[in-house]
Amino acid sequence: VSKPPTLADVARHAGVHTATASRALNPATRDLLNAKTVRRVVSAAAALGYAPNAIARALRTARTRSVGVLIPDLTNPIFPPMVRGIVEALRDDSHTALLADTDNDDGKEADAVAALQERHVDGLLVATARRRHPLLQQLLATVPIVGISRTLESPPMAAVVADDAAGITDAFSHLRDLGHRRIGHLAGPHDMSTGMDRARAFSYCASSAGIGDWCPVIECDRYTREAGARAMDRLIADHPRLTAVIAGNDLIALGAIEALRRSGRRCPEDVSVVGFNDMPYLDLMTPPLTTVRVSHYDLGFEAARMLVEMLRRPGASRRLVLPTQLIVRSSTAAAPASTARPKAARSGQPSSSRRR
Amino acid sequence: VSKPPTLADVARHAGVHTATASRALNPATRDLLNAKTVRRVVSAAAALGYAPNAIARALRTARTRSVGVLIPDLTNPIFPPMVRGIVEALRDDSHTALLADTDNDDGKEADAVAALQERHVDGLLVATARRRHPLLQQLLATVPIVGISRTLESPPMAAVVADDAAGITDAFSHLRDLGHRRIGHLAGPHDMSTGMDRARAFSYCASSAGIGDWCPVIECDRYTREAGARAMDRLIADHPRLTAVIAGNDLIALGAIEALRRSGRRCPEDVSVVGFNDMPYLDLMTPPLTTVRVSHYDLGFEAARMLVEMLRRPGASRRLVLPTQLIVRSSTAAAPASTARPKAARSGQPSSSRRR
DNA sequence: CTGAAAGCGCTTACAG
DNA sequence: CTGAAAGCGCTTACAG
Repeated sequence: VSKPPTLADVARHAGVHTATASRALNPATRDLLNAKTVRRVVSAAAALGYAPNAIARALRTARTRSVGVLIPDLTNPIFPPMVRGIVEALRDDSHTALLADTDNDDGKEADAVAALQERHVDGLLVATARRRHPLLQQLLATVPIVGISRTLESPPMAAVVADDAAGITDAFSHLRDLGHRRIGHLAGPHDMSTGMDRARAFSYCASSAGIGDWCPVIECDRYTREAGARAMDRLIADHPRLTAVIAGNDLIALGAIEALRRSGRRCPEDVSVVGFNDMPYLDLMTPPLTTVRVSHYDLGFEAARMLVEMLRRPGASRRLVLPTQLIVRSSTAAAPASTARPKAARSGQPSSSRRR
Repeated sequence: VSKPPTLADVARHAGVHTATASRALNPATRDLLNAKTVRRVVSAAAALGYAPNAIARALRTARTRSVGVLIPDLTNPIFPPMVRGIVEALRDDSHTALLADTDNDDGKEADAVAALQERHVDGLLVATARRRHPLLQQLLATVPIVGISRTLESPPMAAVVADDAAGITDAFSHLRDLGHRRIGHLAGPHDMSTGMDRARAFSYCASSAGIGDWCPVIECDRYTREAGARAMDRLIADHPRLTAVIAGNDLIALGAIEALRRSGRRCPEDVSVVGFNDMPYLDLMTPPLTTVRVSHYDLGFEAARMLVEMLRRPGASRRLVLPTQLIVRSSTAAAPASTARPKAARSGQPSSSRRR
């Protein structure tokens, strides 16, 4: 098991100086050289099976061609496709991903960032952003960062996100078309941009439709089935006449369906449920979940491309918004007849006049 | 945005030579130094916020403290927990994971390996092994490798795997206890150790029980729902009287259930189905799948620990086998009465005497 | 068009 | 107990 050949070996083999060998092997400097010299070096390199030492190159050029990837919890099924997209895009630009799973823990995230900085990653791809995120906000001045899916409230950060507002609007219209008028929103955590943006879009849809007073929003403290179930329990208790629910994401929707079932309500006969993300295997569940599809692969792919682009030529931080698509399955159905035309508002419920 | 402090900065600040600063900051050499000197250096480092440059250190020591991770398809739900386990264990030993998704493609895998080698990873964690795998078999002589879940047929490779045989045995016994006598196996690809080992265990169980002739094995060409459905279609056609099926993994089981449904058979009333792996969200599907649980987190965690251990002190390649656990849900039920006592074998079906 | 030299930031025999 | 020096494998101004 001999050591791999170095540039010096290649140079000796080709009968040139290492500097010349270096130039011959670098496409950017290749044309400074005599074509014959280049050929000699290239074939020497091939003969020896030479591969440049990325570590040495990195030390010299202060560019590691590696980027850190911060994922809150790889076990959440939206992240694997995102990571695939990232890795694929980075590969296209011969960069490498250093993966860190922060386990939704600020301490672990800080440790991970420190480790990535010691390794001198050229930039960071972060799917862990909260709207206020001291660590990220401070890092922003130090290293190129692109947010994925979630972003900071301020300062502006380069990011690739889904069109949350459009997705919610589509979901809301779908439920309206089915005759629903009492629609709840199990919002994602408000300290995340996705949770907040979707909740805002929901409220806007509800008030635009003139049914704002019948459309309560309740915040889940996490994007999990458990949090979704707990929130659904409260929502049922406070608003027993709801006929539909838009969840902040699919996990919350799944929890909501469980809570509904426990309370003796059927989905979709009694209550329709819409999710968000279209995570894998949703089609196999009962009922198959109607949801808003987001291509997490594309989110990851585009974010990685954006970061590489920023590394190449630093510029103003950009923001890319990717489209969503409503996927109608079987967790949504026409509003139950009894509530399709709401009776007089119960006491304690504000009455409201519908426009149009 | 000033450059991060170097060891030279720390040394200057502490009034010592860089060599001394280096020794003071390294736990292994710290005790060669005057305690007062160590303190001066340490506080200088803290004051400056010094963090060692991992790239420079790697170039000098020829150890990058990074390992490459080869995953065939992160989108397969067994891999995210495995990667989490890997990342977690590596973090404990201050190593970093360079993640590559090979997309089940030999070409991409070769590219990924080349990229990892240029980056001089200290070792490889591979979840992509096939029983015969030229690239891996050749690499084995070059770099420390630990296989995860899947392994080579030869030469021996360090690996952490699940106890496939025990898992299959438990599944088989469970079906026998439910009165099944005609049990099929939708085997995983035979070019993977998991596919082969499980198929072998199945055949052994069947012949030990004296029902080998009634227990057909059919090979799926991939670990996917589609392949599982296709194989199930063939199995139904060839062996219409089967009452139970053990699938090579959960994805195959899911495909099998779809195929069963399309053929007008109910699961579990007509045909019981057992999966393998206990991937996430199985409990939400209809019917909730009975399966053999493997802790992929542990597989990843232990494999990473084993690799780090091998890096520390090279030794004979080890093999760690992790236990499995049968998880009984609702896709298995008592064998239908009509077939619980098989009638005389149909023509073309070999007859067989049962022992015991 | 090519060579000689310096240096990226560390660690570690070798002296003293 | 500490310093001076060399060197890991590259790239890139600087000469010629």
